[in-house]
Amino acid sequence: MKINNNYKAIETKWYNSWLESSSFDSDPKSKNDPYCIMMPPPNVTGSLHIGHALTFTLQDVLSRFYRMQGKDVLWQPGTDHAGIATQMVVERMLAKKNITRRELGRKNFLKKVWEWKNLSGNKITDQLKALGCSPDWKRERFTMDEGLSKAVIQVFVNLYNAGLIYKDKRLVNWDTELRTAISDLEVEQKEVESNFWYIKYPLENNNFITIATTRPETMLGDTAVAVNPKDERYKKFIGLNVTLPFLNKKIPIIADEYTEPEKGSGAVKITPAHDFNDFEVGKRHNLEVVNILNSDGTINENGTDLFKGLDRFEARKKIIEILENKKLIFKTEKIINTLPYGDRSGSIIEPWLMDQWYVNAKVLAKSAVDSVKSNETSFVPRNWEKTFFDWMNNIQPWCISRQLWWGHRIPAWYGPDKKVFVAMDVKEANKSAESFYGKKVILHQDEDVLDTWFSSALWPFSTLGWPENKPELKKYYPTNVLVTGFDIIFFWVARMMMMGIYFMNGKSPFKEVYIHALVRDEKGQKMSKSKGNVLDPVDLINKYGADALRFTLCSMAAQGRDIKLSEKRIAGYRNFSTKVLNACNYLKINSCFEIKESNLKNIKMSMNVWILNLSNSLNDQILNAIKNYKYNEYCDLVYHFVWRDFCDWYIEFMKAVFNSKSEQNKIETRYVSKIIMTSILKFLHPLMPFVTEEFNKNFVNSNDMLIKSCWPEKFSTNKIFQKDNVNDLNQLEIPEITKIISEIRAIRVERNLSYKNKLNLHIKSSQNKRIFLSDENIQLISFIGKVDNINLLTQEKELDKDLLVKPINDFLLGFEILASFNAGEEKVRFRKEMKLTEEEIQKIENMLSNNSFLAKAPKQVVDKYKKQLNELINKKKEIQNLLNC
RNA sequence: GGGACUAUAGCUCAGUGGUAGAGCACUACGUUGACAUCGUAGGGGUCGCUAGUUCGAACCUAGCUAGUCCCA
Repeated sequence: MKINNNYKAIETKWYNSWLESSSFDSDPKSKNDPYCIMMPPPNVTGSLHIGHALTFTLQDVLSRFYRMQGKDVLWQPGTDHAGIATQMVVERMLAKKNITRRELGRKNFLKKVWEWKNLSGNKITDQLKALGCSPDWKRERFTMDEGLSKAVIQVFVNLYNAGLIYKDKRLVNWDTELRTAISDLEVEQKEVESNFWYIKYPLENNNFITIATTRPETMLGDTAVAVNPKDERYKKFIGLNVTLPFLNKKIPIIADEYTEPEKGSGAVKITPAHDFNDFEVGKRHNLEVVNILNSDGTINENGTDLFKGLDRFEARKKIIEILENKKLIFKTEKIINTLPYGDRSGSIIEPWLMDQWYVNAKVLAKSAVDSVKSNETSFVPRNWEKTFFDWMNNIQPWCISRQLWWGHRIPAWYGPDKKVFVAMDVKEANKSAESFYGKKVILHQDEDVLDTWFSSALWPFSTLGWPENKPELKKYYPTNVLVTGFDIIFFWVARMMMMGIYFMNGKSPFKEVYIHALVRDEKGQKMSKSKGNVLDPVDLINKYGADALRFTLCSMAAQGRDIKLSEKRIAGYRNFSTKVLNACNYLKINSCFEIKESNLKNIKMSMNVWILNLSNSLNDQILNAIKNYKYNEYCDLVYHFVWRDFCDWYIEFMKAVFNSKSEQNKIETRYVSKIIMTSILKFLHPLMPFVTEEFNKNFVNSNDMLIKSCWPEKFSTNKIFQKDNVNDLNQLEIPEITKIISEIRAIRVERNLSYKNKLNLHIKSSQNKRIFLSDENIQLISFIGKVDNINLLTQEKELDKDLLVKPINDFLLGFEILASFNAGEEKVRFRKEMKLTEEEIQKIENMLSNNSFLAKAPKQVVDKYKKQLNELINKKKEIQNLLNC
């Protein structure tokens, strides 16, 4: 069976089987405990990037794991309508045909958007399928769906009636390119090189006061100049007027603490309509507010005929030119300045004064903070709580109106006198209006739509049917965990919590919020198209298979650290699935999968007990890792068990058994290997769903799919691996066997002895105990080490002098090798070994001679060192003997 | 300016009080019937620096240095 060039076929086949068997479906009627994850809905215009691949893999691992644990899993999928992004996509399409949306009109434009959505809006969900994600597609939702839209309107109306949504005239972040307001969170602050112009404003007495600014064009809207009241330089100017160049308008010099004397000239122009700080200053001093911009960023009629109609940056150029000619520029400095950019358009954001709708976030934030403080919702890792609290405690009113067409239109209607009627629909609005005015009037609906995040914030309950009271709402809310990157704690997590708590009777939407890492490139830089360091998950899936990508992402998802992804790691984990394939293949060749039944209570061989116990402890450790979202630990555990314990040792042991004569041992080993292998496939299934499903079908010959199978039970055997505590016996078990075999291999490499040369081996206890080895374990050593004879020496008998000796901690190995060896060289080796041993003895003796250590350290630690010291002293004695020979 | 995180082998990272670990890379050897996408055996680290707490510190505390990110 070849899988490497065949991933696509295997993946498509199994994905379809899972879908056909309804394996992803949740069942609100089932009696099983619910386990619910709300998928953060990706942007409908989006395509899968590596960060998505990580976050959705992590969610899928949880979904598949808890499904196997017998939970009724709902992983709720869907996409959001991405107001600005989607509108931009469709507008760009129209632009190719030279059509603008305004020409088309609102109704026809929206028709085009829906057409686009139905045709191209499932790209990212298709990619999630390629990744192997198993959400309940039958419940897939879109934020513009009828049900979800109804929830949005209901929430708006309720919050409006409660006074938590209101209309206000404030400065907004205005995107002049998209011609809409955006929220604080959609503004990116970027450092750029700018000019700092020192401009002289003429005073009445032929004097000047110099102000410094990076945005000279805003002087057209200046209504004051401010200085710090403590600034001695300017005290005498306070109360005087300056004349604004161009406008010939007199504006006052005021004193305000906001002005920093050290910054610039110490005097600052105040433009209340175009700067957030200036707006506050203006309010304090009752200044006039003059708007100088049109919605597209050109200067309006307040900018005089000289500048009217010019773009703000051209106006800036022209202003500087004229001022320079008039010798009103005192000087120009180059500085690094932070400018606001729209995260969608990339254009510089202008603060602009206008009416918008706001949510009183401060009130809603309080209960969200409380739910985290009381541990109703906890962040994993915990340190994100602080970020969350900081933001929530300083939260600003949330501007929710957008000057777009694509989105949920605000359910507010205006009467002839601009009186607002907020209602569920136009009928209801008309009714209120009629009773208000005492007659029928014509109402106009608000032209704006709501922020996309407003509808996303309702996702945890709107997708479950709210405002209708559906059984799934009762069953799955509050959900178990939200998995996401830290970058949307504010955008989304906080807002879902505020809305969820308000509308769901005070219950926070999730019990845990797992914040995972960001994916960066192998050098630790953010992936971006301009840097050309983007790893496209779809390419990676095609090249290495979805399972390898998934396993890699999980293995690197340690908490509190970014993921630096390199393609080499993915290749490495692809090799891992090949390793599993080959192990299966070995079992198949030896008819292990044909064994039908056996009684585990009768397992006798120590190698089988050993591997069963390891598997049990692995099971415990995996459970613990997943419970704590330690995905990397989960991966390491399975990887180590499969490769190191099972393939490197157990399968090698199997070869010895199949080479032996005991039929009973062969049957037992076949059986145990089969159940271990099936457990391995199950342990691996959440991480590597496709190949494990394929192996399960092809090798285990199971008709049941892993996705629907139960997580492995722990095996109970009547023989728990431990050394017999018989005092005069030093019974060597599997851990010692592996040590002995490794030594034999080392000797062969060191002495250049090929496996064609057989060895004879003598083993002697260095304590006064008899070495005991069961026949089956002797067989393991002799088969794997290619040893002819193993001679167990009683304590009285010394090793022959012509043996090559290796001291292990509490026993000696003596190799009878045919090739001769140089006794002098051996002594050098023993001296080296002696030195190391003595150093270790010294260390431990130092500790044990420290009275405070003996008094204060826990008993088992002290005992451990005492035992070790004993062993080392024995070892030292033996080496001394060898040196004396 | 406020906050968070990080510093451990050449590289990428695990490791929350008891003698430093993994994968990759490197070196030597090797196709013995699961596997060369492999095996066996090796080399390689003053755990960023300084002080403190402790019988004992990579781990806890403080400071310092260097870097990353978020917010203003």
